[in-house]
Amino acid sequence: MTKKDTITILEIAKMSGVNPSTVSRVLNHPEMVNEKTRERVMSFVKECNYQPNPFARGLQTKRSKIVALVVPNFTTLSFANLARGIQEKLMQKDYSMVIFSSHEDELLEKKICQKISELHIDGVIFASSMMPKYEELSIGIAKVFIDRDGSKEGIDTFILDVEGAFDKLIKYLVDKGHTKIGFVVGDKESFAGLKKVSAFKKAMIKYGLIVDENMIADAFWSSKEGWLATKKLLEKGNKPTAIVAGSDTLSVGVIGAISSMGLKVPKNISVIGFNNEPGSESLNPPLTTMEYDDYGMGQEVAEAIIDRINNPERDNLIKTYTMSIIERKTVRSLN
Amino acid sequence: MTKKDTITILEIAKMSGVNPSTVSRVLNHPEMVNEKTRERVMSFVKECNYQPNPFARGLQTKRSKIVALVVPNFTTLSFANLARGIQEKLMQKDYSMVIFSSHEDELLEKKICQKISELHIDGVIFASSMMPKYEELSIGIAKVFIDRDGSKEGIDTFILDVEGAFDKLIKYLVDKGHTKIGFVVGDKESFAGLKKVSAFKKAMIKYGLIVDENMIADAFWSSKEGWLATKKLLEKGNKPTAIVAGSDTLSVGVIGAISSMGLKVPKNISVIGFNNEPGSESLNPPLTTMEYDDYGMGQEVAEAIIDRINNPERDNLIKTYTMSIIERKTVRSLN
DNA sequence: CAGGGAACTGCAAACGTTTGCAGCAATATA
DNA sequence: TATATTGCTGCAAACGTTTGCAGTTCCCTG
Repeated sequence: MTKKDTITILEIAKMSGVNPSTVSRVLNHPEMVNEKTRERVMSFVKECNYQPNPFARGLQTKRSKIVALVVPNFTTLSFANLARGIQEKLMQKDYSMVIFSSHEDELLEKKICQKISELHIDGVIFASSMMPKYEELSIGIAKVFIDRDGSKEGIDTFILDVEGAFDKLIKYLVDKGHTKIGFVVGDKESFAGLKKVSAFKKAMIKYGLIVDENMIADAFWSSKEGWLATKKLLEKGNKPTAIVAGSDTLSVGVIGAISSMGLKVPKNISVIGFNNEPGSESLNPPLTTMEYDDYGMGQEVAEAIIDRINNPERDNLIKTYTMSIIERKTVRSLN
Repeated sequence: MTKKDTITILEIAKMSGVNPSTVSRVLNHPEMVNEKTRERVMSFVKECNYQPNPFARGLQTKRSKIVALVVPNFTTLSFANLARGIQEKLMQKDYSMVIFSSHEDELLEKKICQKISELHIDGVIFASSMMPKYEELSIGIAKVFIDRDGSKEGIDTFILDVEGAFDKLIKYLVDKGHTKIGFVVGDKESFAGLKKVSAFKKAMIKYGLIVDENMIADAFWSSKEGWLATKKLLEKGNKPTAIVAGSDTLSVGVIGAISSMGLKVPKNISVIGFNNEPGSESLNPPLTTMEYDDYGMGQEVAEAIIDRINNPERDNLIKTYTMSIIERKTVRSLN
């Protein structure tokens, strides 16, 4: 039993004494076939551990049961969590996931799209992609955007409410008496960077604070860059009472830089992070930061793409995820 | 032109005035076909942007040009880097990668293996997998092991030389005059954890130091755990002059714990990390640690699996990667 | 000049499914 | 009782490739 030799639908049909088409129907449209036949066929299917050949099946159905995920990189923690959420949900729904990293490089993204269409993949999830158009993609393919608005094109869109997050965050600082607030952001030119800067400014203005460009430092996304940028920011003679970091990873550098200048967090300068990466709770002092559930988002995104694959004409949905503050020890009240 | 409609080998054949089989040969065995015909056919292939249908192709060749990567999780940085290296090399060689996270869960791993064989995937890369057997896998499938020895079974094996790393590391500390060395390791029960503990002990003994079980603290893999474990370790009354952490992430917690007890790194206690994660250079003080090139390893692993797919009978290869010390500021000389 | 390769190409079967159509029995309807 | 309907199943075409075999042309050799 359980022969690992390639056992086909034909053999199952012979064993069960029915036509291959009936076996196929048992597997794909069980309601079409008589209960007794169905059970008999299924018993052989199970006994032989029969697995339909995906090539033959795909050739007919033009479906691969594979979904592609395109992220800017694998190493940013929130993308890794996202990927995990997506992969697990897909697996659960009997889909598989191929993953591509675009490095925010348009040329590479094009190549990826081409590959995706070559592979006859059923759906694509683009996370924080910058590309304007996807002509390389096969026309009908299901798409979902994360952190980029595709609603005008009828594409499902999942957005992290960065504006709302900065609103909460600035309000929180203002309530604690802070007015001179610096911002250390990752790569200003990147999609994510631009969004954060604009959200930061908007919130500052809303709460009546003045936006000083000198207090916004560009740092790409590593801790080291965060350190350097913070140092520069402080050396310019700015005297912020609080610094917002574009990510928790950056915060590590921010705190390091502050300490290295003989100042203390939060005694002299308060710091607030973004994204609540694991480990942030164990920094010294533990980092106050903003969080959302990227894993859960991944799960919902996966559901959306499968739904879209099976129902291409449905209305596109748009969902935003809100972030909330995790209060720890890096923000001091000035009141 | 560039019609996105499904254009088949048949149409290309018609345009070029040859038989479909010739077109197929142009694509797969160009040396078999006359140069002039080849060029003519190719010109149409390009003009129409013809892409062979992977289902039809797979049905014939029984090859999917897809490789699976199974890792314990996506979020550990070294796995993310590994995945990146693998994915990029595969893409370059016209393969794609599906990825699965096993959570070091045997049941899940079984399901993954089953999925892999269902999908008719050409090869699998197992990273730090604990599973003893893979009966669920189709028999002939190409395999590569990372951090687990498969040489007896004729499987390509890529191993990180943890023993060598701990040897270097302990020697380095001993040379600086340290004799009382603590170790904060991630989950002792895990494959990676066990390996590190044994390597640590072996090196300690080699350099004539006594191994005190009280100085080996279990911590899973987060910074927070590292913090707690270190605190416990120090509260037991141990007085290590140096602490080795099982990963840089753990180091963050280790340093935090030391600082929170009013001690200073490296003045009172030296700390050395493992894996050189980005950001480690920006800690305060910058972390001395061990590194290796996980991205490069990924590239080589990908090459190995492709090679193995195309040449199943070749001798299995076994390669070890050595780690080296990155000296920064967390280790003090006692001499 | 006959015979034997070599170089190239066409023919057709095969890969393992899915699905529209048709057939057939059993049941419901007129 | 004749006819329509329903429920189930078989038949065979189709999906788009690859490849063994055989055929054709052309050149080389004896």
